[in-house]
Amino acid sequence: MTTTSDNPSDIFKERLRTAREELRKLSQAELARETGLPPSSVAHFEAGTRKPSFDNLRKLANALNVTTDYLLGRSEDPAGAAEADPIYRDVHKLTDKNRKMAADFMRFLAQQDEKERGEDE
Amino acid sequence: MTTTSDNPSDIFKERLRTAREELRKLSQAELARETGLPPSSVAHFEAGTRKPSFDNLRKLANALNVTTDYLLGRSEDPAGAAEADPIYRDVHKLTDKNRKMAADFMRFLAQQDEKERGEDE
DNA sequence: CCCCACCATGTCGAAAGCGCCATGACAACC
DNA sequence: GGTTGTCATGGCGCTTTCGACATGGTGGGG
Repeated sequence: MTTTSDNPSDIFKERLRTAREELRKLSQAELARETGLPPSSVAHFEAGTRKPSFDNLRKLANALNVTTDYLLGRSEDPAGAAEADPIYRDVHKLTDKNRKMAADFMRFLAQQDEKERGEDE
Repeated sequence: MTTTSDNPSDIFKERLRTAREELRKLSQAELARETGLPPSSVAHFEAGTRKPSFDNLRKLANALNVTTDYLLGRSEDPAGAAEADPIYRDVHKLTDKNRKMAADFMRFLAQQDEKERGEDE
């Protein structure tokens, strides 16, 4: 019985594989490179022989650009809003520092736009 | 430096305490009871001396009724359908032109990161 | 045939989380 | 004074994940 999954660990390994293959179309080695994890760790996660630690869960979610809630099976939605838009394509590759820099840059641009709209129009 | 927090573990302990006190108004012991964890574990999490495992992170998020992304600092929204990241917050305000510029900027940063490849995340 | 990319599996020592339990600080209130 | 609630801290033995590395299997291309 039980089709595919019923406990969180099983859900996780399926979600991880789905996200890697179907969403991001990566090999395990590629995902490993983007997360900075050894490839064997990715394999262990998908095999269900290990569950990721706090830090590694974050790395996986960042690299795959999905919510941790999706990976944990707490949400059906892979990603909040993101994804289809090309602007999100490289986000997952950024370090935290550069991620903040990009966020600041976009906030700056957003303010510029707002200002122009105000003066001009 | 930097005000309060910049690494994920620091964010987590602050989010956890905030969620427990302000959102759910629970004592550590009450939260412990609802999660089935020993009270000392909750104390350790908020002190930052331990980081929760896969399973315990889920229990905390369930008991507090928040997203794991919020606890991990990947989303500002406690209950949010999750805009995954602060980095996404201003995107929708951008004009098409600036949106492209932001995308280019992020691609540039991503290439830089890839080249350096010493840090993670 | 031999490689090579991809993945599965396991072993190793080190590190970290686990639950449990004890102790102590500190404030509030009887 | 004493008691009670709340939280911090740290030791204990156990379990799990960690990264690193080795091995083996499978499938496709030269």
